[in-house]
Amino acid sequence: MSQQDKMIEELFHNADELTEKQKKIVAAAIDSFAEKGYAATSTSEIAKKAGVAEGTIFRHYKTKKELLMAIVAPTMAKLIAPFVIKDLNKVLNQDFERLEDFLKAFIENRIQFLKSNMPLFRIFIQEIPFQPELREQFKEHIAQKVLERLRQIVEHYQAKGQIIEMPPDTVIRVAASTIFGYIIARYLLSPEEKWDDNAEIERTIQFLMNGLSPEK
Amino acid sequence: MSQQDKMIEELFHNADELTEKQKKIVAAAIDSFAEKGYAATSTSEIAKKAGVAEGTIFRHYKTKKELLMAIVAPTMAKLIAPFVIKDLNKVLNQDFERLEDFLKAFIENRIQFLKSNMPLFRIFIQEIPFQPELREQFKEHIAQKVLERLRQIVEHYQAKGQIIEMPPDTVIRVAASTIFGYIIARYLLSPEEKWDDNAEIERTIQFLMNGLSPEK
Amino acid sequence: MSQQDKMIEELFHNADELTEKQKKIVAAAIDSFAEKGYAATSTSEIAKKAGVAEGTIFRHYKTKKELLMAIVAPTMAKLIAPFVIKDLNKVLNQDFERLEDFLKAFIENRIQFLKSNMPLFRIFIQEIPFQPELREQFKEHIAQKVLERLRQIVEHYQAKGQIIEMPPDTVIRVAASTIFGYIIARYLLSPEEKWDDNAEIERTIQFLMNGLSPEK
Amino acid sequence: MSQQDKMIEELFHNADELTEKQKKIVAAAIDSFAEKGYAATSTSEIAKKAGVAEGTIFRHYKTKKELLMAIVAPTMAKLIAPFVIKDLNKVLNQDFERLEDFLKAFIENRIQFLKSNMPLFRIFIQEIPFQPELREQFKEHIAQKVLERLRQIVEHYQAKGQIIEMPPDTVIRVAASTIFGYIIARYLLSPEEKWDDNAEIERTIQFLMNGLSPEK
DNA sequence: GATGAATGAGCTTTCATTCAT
DNA sequence: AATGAATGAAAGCTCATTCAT
Repeated sequence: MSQQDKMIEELFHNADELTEKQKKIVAAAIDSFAEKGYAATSTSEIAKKAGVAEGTIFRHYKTKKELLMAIVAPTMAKLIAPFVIKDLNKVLNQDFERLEDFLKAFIENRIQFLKSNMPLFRIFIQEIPFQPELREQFKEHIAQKVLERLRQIVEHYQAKGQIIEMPPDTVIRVAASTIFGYIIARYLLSPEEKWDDNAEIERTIQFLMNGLSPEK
Repeated sequence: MSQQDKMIEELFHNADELTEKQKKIVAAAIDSFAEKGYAATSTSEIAKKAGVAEGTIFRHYKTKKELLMAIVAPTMAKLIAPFVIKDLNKVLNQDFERLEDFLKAFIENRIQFLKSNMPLFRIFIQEIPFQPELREQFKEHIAQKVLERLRQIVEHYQAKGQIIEMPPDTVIRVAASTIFGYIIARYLLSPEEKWDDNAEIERTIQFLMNGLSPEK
Repeated sequence: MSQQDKMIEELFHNADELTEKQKKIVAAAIDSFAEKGYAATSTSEIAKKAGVAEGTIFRHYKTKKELLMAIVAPTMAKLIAPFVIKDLNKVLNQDFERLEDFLKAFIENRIQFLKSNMPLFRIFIQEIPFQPELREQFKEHIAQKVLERLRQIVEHYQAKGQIIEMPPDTVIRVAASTIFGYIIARYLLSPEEKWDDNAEIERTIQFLMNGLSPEK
Repeated sequence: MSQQDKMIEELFHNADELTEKQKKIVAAAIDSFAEKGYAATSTSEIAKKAGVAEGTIFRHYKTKKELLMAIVAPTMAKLIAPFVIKDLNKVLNQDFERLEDFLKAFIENRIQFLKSNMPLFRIFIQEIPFQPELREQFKEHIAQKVLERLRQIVEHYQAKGQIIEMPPDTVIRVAASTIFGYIIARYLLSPEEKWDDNAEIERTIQFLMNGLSPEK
């Protein structure tokens, strides 16, 4: 079982009690949705790929959209998990005195997670423009909780003089752009190219640090 | 006629000789594709919105996909137009001694363009994951010509000591991420929020400059 | 101009006053109807092949079916022309004392005609099952006039003791089957095979003669 | 249940395991294809006549053409069945010393078969000019196997001095023309006329015998 | 007379969903 | 729980025909 399969396993199969068939359906749907998009994937195609009858899909998921949601929602939850731990500030104080250490740890951790869930991440960013429900859920969770947390973090390091004086939302935006820009380039746009991942992440952090550090 | 309509006009109606009906079809298609995605938009819906018979669409565009291509291709061409001007280096030397000036001019120009063609840009980035032909065209034009040019520009400013020593592709990646990150946040994710555009662009450039400048 | 073109010319262009465009339409229609059938041929296809606008077809022929009729009707007329000459019996008495001579002359003449109009003959027998109007016209002309004549001819040779005693309609049926069987095999089923036409017609007549002659 | 329904039953419903709906679809398709031709028959018409939803047709037959093929192929097989029995020559020797007996038995048997499957035979001869696949199948089976067999039979009776010396293919052609000519006249051209079938078949055989017998 | 853009009904086919087994 | 035949609405697309130019 590959690393990715383990993650999918973890996302869908441990927490809930999914039947064997359900797991196959979910795996097949992830595959197809990621490749051709939700709208262009037919339920019969999913059924065939999963090796189940068409009716079986609808026994577990009332509609095709419900299947999409069942796939994307837990990914979103896991993606933002690190932000919702209670004592984040304590962690920051204890473990990450310097912004650079925090960024390094944080970026590497989240890249690891996304790398293992690339098809799911792909579905997420591909479908969010088309699915209002998805957007709603996303805004409710990310925009509310995560942004709030991120602002605190930014202010935390600004207070320490490690981040330039700038509206926190702007800091978050440029930092997020830089990080997601790397992930999208690395895993979606040019996955087949040869990447020196360590060096590339190093440079990305260097750029971020330079961009965010107060000028001397 | 709105600013956006003017740009669509410019992209489709001046250069080519489109009939009145064709213009309506294109406008309706852009509208729907941007909103619900290509796959989820039906040709009957486009016809209705355009006020033409469904058959009329297929008289002008053999297939639905051809309609998509007819819409996206010229946008792509216009988007990369500044990179394919012949004497770009001369322009850089004469007009933009400093990187900051170049970035400012360049970013503002392209943002202006995208702002006026947001639905088209939206279709472009939303459909590129699903349309192999689109990806093909994109790679052929962007990856080949534009990347080549951008590398030259980066090396140009690196030679002048204005950009940090770093692989040009990495520089391009972080810069592009930052710029597109702004555009996506500003016009796609939170268009309804109040933005102080000038200040925000200013800060984005400041971040870019700090991130890319050789450390002192 | 080929032999066949000359015949088509004769059928359509001399008698009537067809414009140049009309001739092209008719030629294109014959081509396509023969190849793919009336129902499976689109008027746009005919227009393209004829090098005229779609509207032009409908200026000359109110409907697609009218075009078919305009093509088939004169062929039918020419096909049965030999039977409607007034003094057929005089001809028979003077020129064809023996049945064999008559058959030979008659078969060769009609084969010649059909050979030169094969696409038209093809359309005729292919479409007659599907076009009630065609069948109507056919019955009215053939079944009425031609059968009448053929019965006279059969009785003529029966009176002379050259055809077996048998209901004339049966004689006509077996003779027509034999002749059309040859034409269909020769020109429609296996046109690309090598045929020794003279010998084959000779044998066909021999078979007919043997089959129809009173036994000795 | 009529005689014809029994035969259709036999062709489609015993051998294969067709669902009830499938049988209805096939019956409706045969009906319409025979009457108006394949190209001029719409699937919605077939669905309505069969009393099923249009989608049901395409669940069983991927395309309209596949439905046509599924209808015609087994008919073709049954039509040529008598020729592919292994010990045909033994049968000829034992049962049909005289050509006339063979012809009588053979013709009556095949006429019986075709009479019971007239709509299918109709579809077959009406569509073979338009369907290349059909023609291909036909040539492969008929032209190869059946012609081979027929040549043997002809040579068999020629060796016995019961058929005139003539190329076997010519004999086959004139005999087939005569037989099919009868069937087409009897059942397709003038089915409503009064026919004395026994006498007519008798005369047809007489004509054939006379035509094919060596002259004395 | 000729054009060809425009039409809208109708075509084949696909689809998400239901339901009897 | 699982199946897969059945559905019928809707999809993309084609067609014969019309009509303003």
